[in-house]
Amino acid sequence: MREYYSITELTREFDISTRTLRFYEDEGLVQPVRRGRTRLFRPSDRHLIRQIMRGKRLGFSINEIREIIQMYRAPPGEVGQLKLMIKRIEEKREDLRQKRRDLEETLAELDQAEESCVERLVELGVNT
Amino acid sequence: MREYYSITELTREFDISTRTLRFYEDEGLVQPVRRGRTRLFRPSDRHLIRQIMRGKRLGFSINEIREIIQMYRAPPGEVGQLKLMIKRIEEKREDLRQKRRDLEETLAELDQAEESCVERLVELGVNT
DNA sequence: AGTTCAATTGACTTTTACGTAAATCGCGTG
DNA sequence: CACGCGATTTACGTAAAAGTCAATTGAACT
Repeated sequence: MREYYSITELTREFDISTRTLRFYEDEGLVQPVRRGRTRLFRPSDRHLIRQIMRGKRLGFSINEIREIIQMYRAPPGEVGQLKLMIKRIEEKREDLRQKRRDLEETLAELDQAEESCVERLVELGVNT
Repeated sequence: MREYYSITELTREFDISTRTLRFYEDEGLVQPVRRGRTRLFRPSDRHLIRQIMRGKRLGFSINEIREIIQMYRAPPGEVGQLKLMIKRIEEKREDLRQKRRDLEETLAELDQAEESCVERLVELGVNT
């Protein structure tokens, strides 16, 4: 496991810009350490970026992604906080389950659409 | 099956604003008929709105949603067009499959996070 | 006819998530 | 040391997707 990654290494790996990574730092999503003014990203930052990209692909906003990331962190020490966090996690899970239903429905409709196209091709006597 | 829905009926049903529905009309996503200047939405428009909301929840942009909606429509008559459409559909499906992978991974991590919280509660001797 | 209440239109504003440009900094090489 | 080159900072810009506001306009009761 490498100790540090430069900003451009990560922009290449995740196909994002330096502006984007600095923006995520401003937003508190990652906290690279500094050598002088230069940012050094640790493996944990890299993992966070991976989670951020996942969240983005799922259509979550930066704020929602921030919330989700906080859930992955070490659980709080106080009982009330713990129960609150469990509730939040359950909410996000319900959110994701809704997305999953949406996804399956959309996939099913696309399947149907493709079938119609293939049928039409067959009607036209095209060798599929 | 009802013949027409008013704009406010639909804003209530889908919890969106009239501005939003008019915006979708400007964008060509729905085409309600008019009685004078008043918009009358048909069941097909209602179904389209349902698909739009699904697309939005999945994080698709308006343009992407437009593309997807066009795929649901009657397949084109020309062979080249048909093959192109099948290719597009396959691309969207791949997109959705990626989203599904992201979704499952995120759900798995949330499961883990919740487990940590519950464990911590048990450590603290809380009756779950 | 008067009033009320939803609907329309158009203009302007807002929020999110970055993009872009300009100036500066720091460091390794010839 | 001059130079190049990547990284940083600061500030302004922008596209998408609506939200908001104001001025009308029907439509429908009474």
